[in-house]
Amino acid sequence: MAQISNLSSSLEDYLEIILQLVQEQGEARAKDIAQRKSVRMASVTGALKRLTAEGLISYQARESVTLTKAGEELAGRILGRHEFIARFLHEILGVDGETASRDACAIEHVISLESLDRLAGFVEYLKLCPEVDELLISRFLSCYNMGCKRVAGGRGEKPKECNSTCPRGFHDRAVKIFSRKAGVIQLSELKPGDRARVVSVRGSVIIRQRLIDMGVLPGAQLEMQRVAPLGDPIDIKLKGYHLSLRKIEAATISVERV
Amino acid sequence: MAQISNLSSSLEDYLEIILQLVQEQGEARAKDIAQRKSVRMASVTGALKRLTAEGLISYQARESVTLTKAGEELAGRILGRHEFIARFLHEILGVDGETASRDACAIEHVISLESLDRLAGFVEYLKLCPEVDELLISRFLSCYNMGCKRVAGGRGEKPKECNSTCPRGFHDRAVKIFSRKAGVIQLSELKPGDRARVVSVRGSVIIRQRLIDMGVLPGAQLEMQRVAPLGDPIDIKLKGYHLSLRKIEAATISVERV
DNA sequence: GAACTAAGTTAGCCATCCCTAACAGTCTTG
DNA sequence: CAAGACTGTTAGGGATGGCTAACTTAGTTC
Ligand SMILES: [Mn+2]
Ligand SMILES: [Mn+2]
Ligand SMILES: [Mn+2]
Ligand SMILES: [Mn+2]
Repeated sequence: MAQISNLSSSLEDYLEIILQLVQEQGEARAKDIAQRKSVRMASVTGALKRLTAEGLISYQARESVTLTKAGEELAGRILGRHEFIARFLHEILGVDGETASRDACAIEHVISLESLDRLAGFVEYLKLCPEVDELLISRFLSCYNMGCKRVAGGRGEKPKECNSTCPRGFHDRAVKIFSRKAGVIQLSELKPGDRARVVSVRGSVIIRQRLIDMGVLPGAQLEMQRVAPLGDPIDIKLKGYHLSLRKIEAATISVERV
Repeated sequence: MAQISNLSSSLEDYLEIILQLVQEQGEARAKDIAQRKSVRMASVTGALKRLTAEGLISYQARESVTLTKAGEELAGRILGRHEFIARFLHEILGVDGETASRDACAIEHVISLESLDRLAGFVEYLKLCPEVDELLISRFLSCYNMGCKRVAGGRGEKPKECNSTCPRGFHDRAVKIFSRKAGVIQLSELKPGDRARVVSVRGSVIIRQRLIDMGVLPGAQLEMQRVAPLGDPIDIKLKGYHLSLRKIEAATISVERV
């Protein structure tokens, strides 16, 4: 049961593919549907029966599929969502086109309309905002990709020179925090004397705000000072200051040894 | 099979919940897991067996669950993703906290790490960009919500006065394009003389670029002039100009009668 | 028109993941 | 310590959505 229709994600995808095929080729054949969805034809037959039962398509065995009025309406909406999400990922964030489309085709079934509307509004706002000139996106992309290369280039390597438009400090912050597979540990795992860089700060807004106020931001360097016997409190040194964190706070901080 | 682990979304959620419970209460009991996931206890038992088989948790019948090293690592990553997505939706886009968390808990399983990294980078960039002052987000939210009220207020109602920070034209564009349930039709469905507003332009980048160059943008008002017998070409009037669209182009345009 | 081929269907299998109902431990309490 | 309450497990069933294998239908070729 996807967020919007009362169909499963799988059936929504079938419907979407049918609309695409009708638009592109005038008709949708079982074989082409199977190919696009990377499933066997036997699976398509089953799906077409379920869609027929829902009144979204009209088809008779061995004939090509057509969308009913309701099916066309729904398929168009799903496709619209898909295309907006893919465009956001590709054109704004610079995600590779194929990955963007794959992600979009998964997200489209689960994101709420509220989030989607707000995302659309945000994109629109950035484009229209007088303080954000139209080059923002391309400058972000060039800056991000520079950072990408640096991270991808290996550990010991020197960072590439960044172009002049990168905001000060951008590359010092942990930009690629999710794809970092290994080496990310909990703050509490550090031993006295260990130096590390903050990767992410999780937890409730209250805890996070307090930590951020103290300077515990992604990218910040710190040194473990002392861990009390039961892990509470934990003393760290950050930007020359000594901080004492409670166990519950420390548990929300992921770090990476430097 | 979620994008990152080789677990199903459901099992990733179980793991995430277990980590949360361990962090909050020191241990994870089957009953609490069932409650958080809104499933019956029998379902939990099954899930715990599968997670044990994957080596992610260690548990014996009727005892409380603990995470293995590998399980803790993975659960932490899933939770990190969840929290970042929820924070983006809530704190940047202004989505209601509960909706944001629900969306995040679905998106977290399907979004690629590439997209997530780039999203994190984009958020970071906006915060650090010298031309985008720190009030951008709050100004977007106040502006968007103003638009919200206007749209939600009903059709015939006068728009609320917008605060002075809204970019010129923001409210004229179709901001809430996804939650609009009814009344959105294809351009080709209009009859000569009908006036409509563009809701979205889909289709390939090439077609979209051409249409955008001609001024066919979301929010633009147009009037249908003439539809040739076979639907090709379609003549419309837009901002005083006459445009002739091919059928394939017109098919990518969704409009709303005004 | 028979033989072949490609497209599509049916039947039967399996995995996942939920459910209810019944049963089995464990804890509390009179 | 026995009864009852609570927690958790097992057994069995249903929906979904894949798969393979075998069959049917329809179109093409000789
Ligand atoms: Mn999809
Ligand atoms: Mn899609
Ligand atoms: Mn989830
Ligand atoms: Mn989650």
